[in-house]
Amino acid sequence: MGSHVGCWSIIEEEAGWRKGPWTAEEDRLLIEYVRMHGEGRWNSVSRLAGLKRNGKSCRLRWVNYLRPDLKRGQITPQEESIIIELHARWGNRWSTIARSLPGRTDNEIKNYWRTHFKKKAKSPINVSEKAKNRLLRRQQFQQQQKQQQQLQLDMKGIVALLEDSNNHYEVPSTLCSMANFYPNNAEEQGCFYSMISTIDNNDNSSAPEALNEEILWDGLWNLDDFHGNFSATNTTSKANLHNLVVS
DNA sequence: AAAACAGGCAACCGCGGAAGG
DNA sequence: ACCTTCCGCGGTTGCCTGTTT
Repeated sequence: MGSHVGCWSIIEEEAGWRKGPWTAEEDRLLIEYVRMHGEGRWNSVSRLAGLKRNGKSCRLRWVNYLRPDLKRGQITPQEESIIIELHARWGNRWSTIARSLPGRTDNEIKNYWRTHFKKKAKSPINVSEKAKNRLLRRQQFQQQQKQQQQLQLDMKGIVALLEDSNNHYEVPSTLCSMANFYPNNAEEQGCFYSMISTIDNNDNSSAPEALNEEILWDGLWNLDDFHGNFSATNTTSKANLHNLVVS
């Protein structure tokens, strides 16, 4: 996004603090201040740097925009999968998630999540949204063909366990681990747990072949249904799930 | 061509915890 | 023990821009 000059009406508060978008001159003053004094003591910035900004505003500007170690550009697929995984583990603890992504700010990650994932979780409400979703699904269909191939590779890890009678009783616990991978998401956990329960119900003998491969496929497709385009964006995540299985 | 809509993101706000007096 | 200040975090706002109707 380009410069946002003019997007906020500049307000001079009673206390004399400036608000709204930062000017190049203000940025320069802040950078200069941090270079001389280091980070911290933000409330003294206005006095020492000649900025009419409060401490909070200065800190925010530095942390989210001016820090030299910030990574510019789009979130990469690798970063995206890390965000998904860490959010599944920690929820909205953006600063914690940001620590695992050098060069990315909590604000950036929070914005990314809200724009890319939060809306996808909502079911479509009106007709235009449904139409849009249909179009999206069509566009994603071809992509999913490729993703399915990757998924099949992941499945091989599970199926390998199924085919090994020595591992028969390890499968439910493995699925349990995968369910625990989503501690904050009851629906996703439910998919894994339903697989486990189906396995248990079919377990009328100790024969491993009672564990039908379709059971697991169904469960995984349910996961995809839940996410809509889960597989279109989450290859790495699945790879990690596979790692979980293998481990 | 223009209006309406949605996406993206910088910046603000309120709250709570830590530190210092 | 209490109060004040500072800092950091998560939530929210509001404008610009690109896309769709």
